[in-house]
Amino acid sequence: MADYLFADVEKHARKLWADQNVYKTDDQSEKPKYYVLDMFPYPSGAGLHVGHPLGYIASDIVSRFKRMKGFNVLHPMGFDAFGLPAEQYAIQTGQHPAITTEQNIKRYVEQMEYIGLSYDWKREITTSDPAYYRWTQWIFLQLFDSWYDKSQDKARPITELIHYFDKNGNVGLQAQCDENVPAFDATAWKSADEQYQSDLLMHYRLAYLAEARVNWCPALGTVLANDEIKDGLSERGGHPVEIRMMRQWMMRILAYSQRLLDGLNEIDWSDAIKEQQRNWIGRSEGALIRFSLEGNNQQIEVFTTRPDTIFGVSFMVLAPEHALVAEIITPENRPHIEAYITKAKNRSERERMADVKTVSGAFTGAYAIHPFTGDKIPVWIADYVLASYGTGAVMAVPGGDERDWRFANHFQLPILDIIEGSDISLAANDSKTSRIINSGFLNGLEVKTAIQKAIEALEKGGLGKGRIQFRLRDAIFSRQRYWGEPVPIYFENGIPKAMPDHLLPLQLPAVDKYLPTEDGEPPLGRAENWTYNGHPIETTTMPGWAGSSWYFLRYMDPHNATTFAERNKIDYWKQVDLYMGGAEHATGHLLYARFWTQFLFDRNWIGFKEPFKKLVNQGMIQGQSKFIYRVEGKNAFVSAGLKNNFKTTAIHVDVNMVKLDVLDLEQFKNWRTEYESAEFLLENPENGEISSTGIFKCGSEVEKMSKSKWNVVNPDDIISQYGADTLRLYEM
RNA sequence: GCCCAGGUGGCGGAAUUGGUAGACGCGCUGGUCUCAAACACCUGUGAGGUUACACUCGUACCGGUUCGACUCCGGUCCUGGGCACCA
Repeated sequence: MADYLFADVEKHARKLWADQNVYKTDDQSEKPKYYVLDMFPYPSGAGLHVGHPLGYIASDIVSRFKRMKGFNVLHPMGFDAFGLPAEQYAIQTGQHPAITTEQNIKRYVEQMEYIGLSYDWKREITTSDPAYYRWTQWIFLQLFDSWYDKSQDKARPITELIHYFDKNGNVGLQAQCDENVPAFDATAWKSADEQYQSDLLMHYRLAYLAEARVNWCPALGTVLANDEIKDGLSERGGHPVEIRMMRQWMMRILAYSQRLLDGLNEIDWSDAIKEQQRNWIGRSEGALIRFSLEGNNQQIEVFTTRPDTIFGVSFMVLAPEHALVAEIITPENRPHIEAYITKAKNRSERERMADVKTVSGAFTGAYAIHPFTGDKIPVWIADYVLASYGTGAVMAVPGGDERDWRFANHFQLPILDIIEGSDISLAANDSKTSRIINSGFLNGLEVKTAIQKAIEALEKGGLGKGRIQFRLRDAIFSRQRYWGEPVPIYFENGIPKAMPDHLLPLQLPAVDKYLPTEDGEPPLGRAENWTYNGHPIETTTMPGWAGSSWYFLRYMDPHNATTFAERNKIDYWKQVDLYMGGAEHATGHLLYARFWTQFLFDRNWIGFKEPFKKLVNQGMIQGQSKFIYRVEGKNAFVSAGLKNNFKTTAIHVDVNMVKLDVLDLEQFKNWRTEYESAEFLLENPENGEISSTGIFKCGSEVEKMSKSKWNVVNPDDIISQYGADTLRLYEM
């Protein structure tokens, strides 16, 4: 019997498919349509590993099946090409990230072709291609040109808001906007200068400028991702990092929080992913309550889900960053408060949330007044209160909240007993089924009714109001980076304005270095003539998620130069029927893409609200890792059968150096310089005893396949040894 | 720390309104065929135990509910994902 010469057969098939363009998809057809999409990859320098094709092969099988069943199948592929790794490489080597990216993409396409994936390559897109990001910039400008009308529950053009201001100011306006927007009438609006009008509009735009907290590294002169920070120091260079406020472009995604929640009920995604999005959006019902301050006409506003426990408030806590802190500290408390703020300032939110063991805080010296009892309530600051959630201040009810209880216990603040059946000397009681006691007009009520009663009383007394609060925050959109879409905004006398459409794409300029400028401007600050009509152009770029929030639309009409995609093509292909990709995108990409889709629907650019009808998460591939055992404190290794005789540390070794558990010692010694001089204790394979003529065995364990575990299998190797079908079948 | 998911043979994985745990496949064992192997086919394959049966144990761990628990409840551990500038 003759061998199956897979290499020849596959080569022939690839040529045939390419020459005859067999996977080319038409935008018109008598057949019903089916849109199968993979989450497009970031083209990293390492190439595809066997984890990538897991989803691609699955979706490819579905595509082929649907074609055979008589569907017109759209099954495209492209590249999410903007990103940090290419920029880092550019910083190190000076090579333009576009070049690296292009090389990596070439390799990816080749690898995908070898796997035999049936993409319509005529539709390939790359987010870093100016012909593509021209439309990412255009969408940004649509967002800049929009505000959110809560009464109609949709985004509308900013001209219509201006029209409203001309008539009424912002009186009676129901719009999603920043906190603390001043009230103004039509006259005030019309008499305001351009600068002030621009500032007012900024409070309403869906893409807007605001101050936001960022990780600033003074030594590198740049903003860092949490990912680039290890143990409070920059990964590059190990420099200290601090939190700093910076003016950033933001996205008013909060306007869509309720719709993003509701939309989940209409799509076929796993409950796990939906749950993650729900928790991320984090809707909670409760009340905003204002506490007056003693000897100060300012008020502290707090959000609480438990207004029924208001009689249990024995102190208040502000986030160290809270704007009122500076105003209310009494002179004698200033030194230790300032010391505390300095300490808290440089802890990340993650650290602050994770650290529940240590209780810390400081007394401001100020007192608030209880809205119902008139009691004096001490005001503290503590870093367990986060500035970014709610109002950045809480009313502390140690009898009903665990963290408040620990705080009160630690600082010996009073703990009031307001929930029936509690032992407040031992713990807080957060039961939601008990009755309220020692609470004036709320006495004897169950939690649910007490909450309603409390809100009624607050509203009646003008002390507060019922409120739905979301944990979701508006998204920071600016990146202090080079390798991203330039934000198409210029500043005329400091007033941000949209670049005219005919000048899009606003292309990335050449720079001498991919680093921030000396005075801490982003890399685009290095570009010569980064101006429009003599006005400076925005120097931040867009985040990675910008290009990936709408790419599924571009595949429908990838070469259109006059619009992001022709409406009749969008109406034909509609939503993605099957979306395949990793679950790690649950609260990032998948949420942002839903947000932009809802927005494009509102402005009537597309005819549907949800981008991805059905989502399947492909899971991950595991690999068998190999270990060698290093004797502790020595540059010596022992064969696996001997490790119990020594105190050893297991170290990952590249699986490619191991055959049938036996390590290739020569290869290993050449792997890293420190291993050249290492000692190796061999074992006799017959009896497992030490033997100078024996072999060196490795241990093994099944783990996630990852570069850091040295257990990665390259698909190219599998294909050249066994053929594409073997890889495909094995992965399935 | 918080949120989400998961933990079942050597491996991938079946089985849940609570009713024979390990379907199916891979691998491995033995056999048939062959000079021999590969292929193919047949057989066995959770662990202990037995000549063989019996029997005992067994779904991460501890406990509970139940006539009966992989499944339900309480607690614990571990792994993976996310925690807002990685993609």
